[in-house]
Amino acid sequence: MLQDDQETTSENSAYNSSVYRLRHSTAHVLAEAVCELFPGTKLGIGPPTDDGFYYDFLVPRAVTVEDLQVIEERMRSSIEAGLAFSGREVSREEAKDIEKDQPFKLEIIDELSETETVTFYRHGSFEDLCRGGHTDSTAEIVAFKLLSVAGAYWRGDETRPMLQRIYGTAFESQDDLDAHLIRLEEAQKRDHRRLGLELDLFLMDPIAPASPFFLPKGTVVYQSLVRYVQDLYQRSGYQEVITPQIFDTELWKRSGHYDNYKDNMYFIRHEDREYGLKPMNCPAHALIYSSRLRSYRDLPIRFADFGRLHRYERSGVTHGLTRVRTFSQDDAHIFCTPDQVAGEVRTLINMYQQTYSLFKFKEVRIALSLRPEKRVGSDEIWDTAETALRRVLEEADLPFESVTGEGAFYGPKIDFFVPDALSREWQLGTIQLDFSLPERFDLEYVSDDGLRQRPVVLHKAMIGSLERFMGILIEHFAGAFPVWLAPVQAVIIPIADRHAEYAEHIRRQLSDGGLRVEVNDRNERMNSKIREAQLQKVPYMLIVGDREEEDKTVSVRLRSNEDMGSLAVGQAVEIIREAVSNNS
RNA sequence: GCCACCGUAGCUCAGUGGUAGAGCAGCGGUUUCGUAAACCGCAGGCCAACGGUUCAAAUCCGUUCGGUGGCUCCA
Repeated sequence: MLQDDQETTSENSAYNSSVYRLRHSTAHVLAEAVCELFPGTKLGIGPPTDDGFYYDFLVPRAVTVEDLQVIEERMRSSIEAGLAFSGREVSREEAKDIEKDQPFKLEIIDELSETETVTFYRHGSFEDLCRGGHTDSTAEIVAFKLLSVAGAYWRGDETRPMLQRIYGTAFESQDDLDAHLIRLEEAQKRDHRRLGLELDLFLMDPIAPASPFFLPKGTVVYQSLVRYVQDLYQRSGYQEVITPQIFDTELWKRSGHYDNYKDNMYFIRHEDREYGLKPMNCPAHALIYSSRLRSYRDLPIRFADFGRLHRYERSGVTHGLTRVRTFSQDDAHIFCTPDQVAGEVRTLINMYQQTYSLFKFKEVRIALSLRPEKRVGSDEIWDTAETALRRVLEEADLPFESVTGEGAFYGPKIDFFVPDALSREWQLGTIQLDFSLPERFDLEYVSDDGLRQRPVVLHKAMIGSLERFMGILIEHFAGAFPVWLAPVQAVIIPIADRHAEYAEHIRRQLSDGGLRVEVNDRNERMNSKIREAQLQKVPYMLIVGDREEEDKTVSVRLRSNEDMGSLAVGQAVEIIREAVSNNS
């Protein structure tokens, strides 16, 4: 049931490092400034984060971006004053008295365990309930910047009040801060939404919110990814199937989606019948499985499906290609005997690892998610399943972390995470065991002793949503796709009109060689055409002028600015084809 | 969904109560050029939509739609 596979996660910070204390201290100075500039402010929490800090406030009026400068100035005066940080321990009653006008702080005090001491930290006249971890003095804050304001629910809970969160960052030197700000700018330049527009890959239109239109060039990349996966399927015993988009609601009641996933589904009412647009493929595959009697000799049966899925995502959470309302996955369901699970999982892990390294993702993190409190199936089944998954991971000698309670209600799973160019982490692959689906659809096979047995189902998605994977790839490669994925693999640049015929001759040779090639015969100077090709990140530029025509060569320039000089046409074709077949 | 902000030409943006602007892209010419932007000209907008305030609205107010940054980092 591949739920919530579009979530991101992030790492926790090293807790008591000097930069942590610096940021924590800066957060206190921020709180001081806000309290002074906005009398009546109620304080939330203000922790440091991986690359900065924030503080949550309930303020009498909304804080705007313009306010940030004013707040920064007020903060600077505290910093220039060089105020010392000092802590003190108080009794619980005293703490409550100090914070009597601060409802969020009172809540925190009430939730502190009896064994913990209550401490306050002060700099100048500002004192805050705080566990501690500060610089000696505000003077140590030499480089900070407030970045943005945002809404944030108290304790991340939608039913609690919405606070104003001010994000900022601080570093131990101005150079470090500047470097960080430049990094943020660089990251913006490789934002897939921006590159998608610049490289003509896809577009969004308000008429279909959160639903991408893939343009011809984006479609080339998309289909290349599909073909890559299909090639793996072909070699690994998968059978691709095509299943309906719309099913009577009855199916979703049977699969459990109606009870558990209704809010994320689209429904259509037609001629007194209610239909649901599929958010997942599994029920359809279960129907195919159960359409005939299956023998243990048939297993494992692996059904793959690139079917288009629709999931309603709340308006505030959609984002470019990475969180959309319609997408397709490299989704497959493996129906097998309990004994076959380990072998299947082992094969999948190999396939995943091979693929992630092909796309040059380093540092793949693997998580084994174990039984949650609410679950189906006996403890015995869970023991067996969890042990099987763990053993496979251990035998493969892969580092992984076990997370208790994070498994799906229908079975444990292995998830694969990769960091993108902004070191945000994305879940790509997942391998999920499912005890529930076979029950709900009463799936069976005839075993070697002639008895009817229940198969186990594995949900497989290696790159997950193709839409999101493309978004990640665009940012990962900053739009400079490997040659095998590049929408245009080579562009031919005739220097003057008289070279057009020769250029066309070359184009045909590359096309015949199976390459995606264009001739730039616009009435522009060569320099301009090179610039266009560079900006479009075309891997190979083949420049042809008098000299090349004379010698039957092409002059090859790479998008890395490297000049390969003149090559015979056949030689150039071979070099490019070589790059394609190497998946480079 | 919630909070803040934003929506002006294909793109990036200026214009904050008084006749809609620029650069790039596009189109038409000229130019025929050797490794990241030739030159001249032309065209292009119901200022997201709807409603209101005003003599007058891109500009002020409201609603709707869309987008951006956030909403797990626990005193």
